Amino acid sequence: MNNQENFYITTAIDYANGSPHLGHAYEKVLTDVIARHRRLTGRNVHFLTGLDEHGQKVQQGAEKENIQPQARCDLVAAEFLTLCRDLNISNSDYIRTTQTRHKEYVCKLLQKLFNDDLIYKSEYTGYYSKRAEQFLQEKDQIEGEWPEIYGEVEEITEESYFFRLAQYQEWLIEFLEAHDSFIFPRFRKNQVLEFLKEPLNDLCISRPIERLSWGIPLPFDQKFVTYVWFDALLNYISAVADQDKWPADYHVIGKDILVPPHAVYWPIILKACNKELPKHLLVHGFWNISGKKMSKSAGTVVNPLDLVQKFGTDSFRYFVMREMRVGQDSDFSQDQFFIRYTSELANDLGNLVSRFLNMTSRYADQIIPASTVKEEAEVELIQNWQKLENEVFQQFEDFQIQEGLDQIFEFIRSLNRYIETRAPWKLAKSEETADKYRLQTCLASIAEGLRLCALLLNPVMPKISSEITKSIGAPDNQNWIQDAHWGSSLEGSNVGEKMILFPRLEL
RNA sequence: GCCAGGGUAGCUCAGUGGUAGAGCAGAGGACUCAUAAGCCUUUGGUCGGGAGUUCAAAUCUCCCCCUUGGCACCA
Repeated sequence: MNNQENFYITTAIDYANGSPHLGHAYEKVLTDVIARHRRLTGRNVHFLTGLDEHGQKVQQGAEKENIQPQARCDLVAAEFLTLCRDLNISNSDYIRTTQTRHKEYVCKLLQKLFNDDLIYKSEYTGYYSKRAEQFLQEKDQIEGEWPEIYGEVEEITEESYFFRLAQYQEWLIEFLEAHDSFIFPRFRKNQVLEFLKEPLNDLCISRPIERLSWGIPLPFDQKFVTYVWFDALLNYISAVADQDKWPADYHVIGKDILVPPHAVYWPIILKACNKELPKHLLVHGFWNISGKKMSKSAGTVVNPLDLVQKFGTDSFRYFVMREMRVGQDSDFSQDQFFIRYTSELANDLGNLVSRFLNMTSRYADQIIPASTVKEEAEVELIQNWQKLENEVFQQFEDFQIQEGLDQIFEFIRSLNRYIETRAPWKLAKSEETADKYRLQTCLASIAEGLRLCALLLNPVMPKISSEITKSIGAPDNQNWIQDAHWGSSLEGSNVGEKMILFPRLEL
């Protein structure tokens, strides 16, 4: 396929202060599913994820453990890379903000903005807590008092560098109003516009080096390092600085970092640099754990890798995609995971594959026969497929992955019903020639149905998809546009040995 | 307080004007190729509350209640 359409998608980069949890895992899987889907539809995908390694918390964490910040980041990076591997994430690149390519790009850009007078030096006055080593906000006060944890709080003034954010406010409002699809889901646009009703201040982008050394020094003033905004956000473009990839098609982010960073700071930074804006922000919701907000203090942080280990990568990927509507919050519970695993994966899909392999072995010498009959049962089955074919493609394009999976499993159930209607075990006992053809057609139809299911499930369950594909003797490099149509390409294929895709497990 | 999301069967949710739906869970049944799986039948809801518009409202309008999240230099 010549002239492939490029598709550049990113996750947010994770902060190197803490271990991966369900939220990280979900975002990676969601982005991966989209990336894999776009590849299956023939697009040239570039998929970026990475790690945000600078900042005060990383510095403090390293001091506490008495190691170098970089060493600590290396440990965290290893953890996140393990997560990616265990979740079968197909990222094309992994950026770390301590990499030279990133730091150089950040410096180049800061210098340019400084030269253009879009960054200037001024003074910042605020309430500073020595104990917390940070400026506090009015809202940190409780009944007009600073809480005890902050210790002594004093008002201080210090020099800082500022980015001229405010002058772009009107431009941004107009942009957002004119580009309804910039933020998905659309309702989140209101939240941004609401934020922009208040006048923006210019953005403080530096910290004095004596207070924060673990960062990228300002190229025009080495006594300061730049702060998160001009560091972390730029990863999206620094990673592809030497490639023809920008702008990104989608930044996949959590709802917590939409306003202000991704919907306000980032577009304005790009505008100020004369760069194109990303085409869309895809904003996902949060997971609650058994009805409770996820938090370390409540002990509700689920380590997704525990479930991955026990139930398999694809089961986990399936669950998070099936359970959460993209953009909404959802609840995660072991019970619900177990129910979906058993009922949908093991009983509906796994058992279907199992009974198909068994019957093909028993009634057709492990070779997929020809489909020669087209009676009511077959007509109905193919109609079910065609309904699916028309809808699922668009659902995946529109991030309605939950609905798409729902439809695919409805089709899987219809395959199970088709088997009951045909009852191959009865046909096999019949002496009639017509029944012999019905039996052959039945096996061929199930195989074809499985091929199509495997293809559609590939973005969500790549390993399982590949196993099914292999066991029915279909090629492993199918394309969603060209090959997702009912046909007879499997006739004569050799079928694999019996297998259990999703073993029955105890919770 | 302001803004936004949500409030529909025990659970998770679909359903934007025309006789209330799906999956799971529960109950019953026939079958046996299969991971005691699958298939068929079935119980179950005054659609958060109230008022209004309409021949007709879960669906439109208004008011109220509950819930979740956001509200600027926090990463």
